Order: sequence, then C-alpha cells, then structure tokens
Amino acid sequence: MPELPDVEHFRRFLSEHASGRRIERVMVTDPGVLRGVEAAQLDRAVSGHRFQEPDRHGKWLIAWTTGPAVLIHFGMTGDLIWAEGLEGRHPHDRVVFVLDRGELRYRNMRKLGGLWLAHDPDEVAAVLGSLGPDALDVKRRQFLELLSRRRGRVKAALMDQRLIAGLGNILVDEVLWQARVHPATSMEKLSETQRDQLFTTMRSVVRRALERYDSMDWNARWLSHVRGRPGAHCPRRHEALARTVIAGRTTYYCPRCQPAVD
DNA sequence: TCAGTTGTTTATAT
DNA sequence: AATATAAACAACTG
Repeated sequence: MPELPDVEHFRRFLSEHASGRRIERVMVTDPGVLRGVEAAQLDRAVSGHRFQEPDRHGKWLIAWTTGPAVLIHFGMTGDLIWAEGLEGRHPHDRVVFVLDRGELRYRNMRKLGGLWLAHDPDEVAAVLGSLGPDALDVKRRQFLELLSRRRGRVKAALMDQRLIAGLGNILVDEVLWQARVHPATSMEKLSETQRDQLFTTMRSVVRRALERYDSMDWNARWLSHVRGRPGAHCPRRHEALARTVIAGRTTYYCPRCQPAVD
C-alpha cells in the first residue's frame, strides 16, 4: 500500500492524533523492524518526550519529538494505527508508542522498511539518503530539468526515488496510463508535450489519490481500480490490459491508449 | 507446491 | 558513469 499518498495520510494522522502527546513508553514486540537502534535505546531516547509536527519526504515519515526524531518507512505492507486503548492489537503490530492518551502502532506484515532513530537534521538526512524532490513539491521547471538529464525507460525514471521521491509501482502505472505514455518509452523519445503531460498528470494523480482517504476507495475509472484482476480491461476503452515487467516490477498498461514508440 | 505481492538495497552485467 | 536485472529481505495469499 504505502506510496506517497499513503504516507502523507499517515503524516496527517500522526499530526492529528499524536502531536503534542507525551510518549509514556515504546513497546517493541518485534525488534526485526528496528534499524540501527535497539529496543531499550529507542524507548530511553523518546520516552518522556512529546511528538511534534511530523514531516514527510517521499515515502518517509519523519516523526519529530521534543527529543530525537523517529524515521519511519513502511515498505510494502506497513501501516500506522491509532487507538484510544488496547483494543484491536494485532500480531503484526511490531512497535507501539504508548502515549499519555491512546497509542500509535507501527504495523507491518512483511517487515520491509522499519524504524530509525535520528538526533538531528543531519542524521535524518543521512538515513534518508539522496532523495529527489518530493513529488508533491517539485515544480514543473525542476521536473522537466530532472527528466532532461535522465535516460533509460520512463517508468524506471519515475520510480527512482533519487530523481523524484514518492512514486511507487502502482502510482507510476496510473500516471503513465492517464498520460497515455507507454511505460517502456525511452526518455529520449518523450516529446515535450508528453513530458509536460507527465508532470500535470503526476500532480493530479497524487492529489486525487490523497483525496480518496476522505471518500474511500480508488476512483472506479482508474487503472489502479482494475489492475491485477484476472482478465482486467482498460477502464477507458475496454481493451484487455497488457502485463509485463519493467524495472523489476509488474507493469500494467493499455496497448491501445499507450502505444509503444519505436 | 508455487507464483506473486504496493519497497529498497546490493551485486552483477551491460 | 548510468542503467538494467536479479536476488534478497519477510510473510503472507490464492
């Protein structure tokens, strides 16, 4: 699940429920999700501090406290749960932040991703690595500039967090389908119009994916709504979707809407 | 039993 | 130097 819109949702969620709340203790039920920090160390570092306004960059959530920051990555199956009490605890709740009121749970079935501890902005930057600008922040001019220096296939480029941070497999397929660009198109073959369209579409897809948290569920007219279903057809023209692998990821596209360029 | 899965990193190849 | 590919990570589901 977690791509930019999901993590932004988690950020707002943390801000709404946990900002200003005091951390009583950190319960680590599975140390397998801790990165570069031990359970006791994490507990000692943040207990007694309060969560502050969290940040997000790409798929990373930066949970600042009045002490250090907790950096959270959700991998493929991560989730952030808030509960008033103990109800609804789940075996995949790997870390629980017990607050002065309610608790925040880091749930992650597959344990890709995890939690890091950072004591200052430099340490945060070191953990996040060289991420590109956030997909919601990047300006058209910068987006085009980044694309102009990139070769290879367009899907690989949009998925590369060092170029643009926040887009994952599902979202990139959605953007390319809505922009009517074949995922294997090489960057050199992209027209000015297509590059421009990619920026416009990327922004609207991310924005509207975020809105779905208020209205529930994907837009029925989206590729994401039908992808992966057996015999799935293009929501636009009802032609069967094609499936291939690009940049190591399962890729769906409509051969009619997104013709290959050669 | 086996393929497939929303992410990232690493090694290896091109 | 960049880009592509596969594997590994881990724990499920169908």
